[in-house]
Amino acid sequence: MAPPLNHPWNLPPAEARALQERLRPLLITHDAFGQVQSVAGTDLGFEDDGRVARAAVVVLEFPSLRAIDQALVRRPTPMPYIPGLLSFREIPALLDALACLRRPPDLLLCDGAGYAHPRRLGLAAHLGLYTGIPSIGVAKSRLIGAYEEPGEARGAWSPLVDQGEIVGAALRTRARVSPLFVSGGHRVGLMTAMRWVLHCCTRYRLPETTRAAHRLASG
DNA sequence: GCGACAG
DNA sequence: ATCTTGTCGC
Repeated sequence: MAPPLNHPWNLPPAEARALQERLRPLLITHDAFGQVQSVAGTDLGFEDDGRVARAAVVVLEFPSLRAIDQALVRRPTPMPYIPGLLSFREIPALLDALACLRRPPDLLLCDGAGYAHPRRLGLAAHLGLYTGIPSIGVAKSRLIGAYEEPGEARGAWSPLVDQGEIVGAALRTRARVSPLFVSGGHRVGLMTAMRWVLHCCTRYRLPETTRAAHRLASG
């Protein structure tokens, strides 16, 4: 699936929000992908007071979770961090990093929200839609939605509700650690998103994909 | 006007 | 996200 999208990333806030509203109906919110042999983690680090972004992507073979490819690029940051508009700040560098890979991964675990977004187009959803790659949003903290504290066991979860809609879930990826906020991205539904996040969380709270990308982006 | 707010 | 040492706990 070649990306049928092509739009600027340095937009004024109001225009960026309007664009999200226009892209929103293009997002595929149900499972629509085949065999997964590779899962990639994405993350960013910043330099020079946030003016330069370091985008890292690490591809792990599934189910071994062994790293088989990775990419790291440094790019000027197009926008400041504005809650709800994170994708405009981070996607440009991520696209260049993804282009450096030997071949595109089968699934993306992004560091941020997916569908659990004010206009249902968080970083994971936007990046998946733009690249056509199935994606999942994995955030360490909540952007939107109300939720009850999930049970203490690994795998316990509770729905994230916004405007009367279940947009994601607070998922306990390890016993007695604060939950992760998981949401579907492009071509991946919530229940499937949670399954994949758990598949990638072996010893720590964060998925091995995210950990690997974070280490690469940090040095 | 006030509070919330991924990374 | 980033600036940063020590420190509490398994």
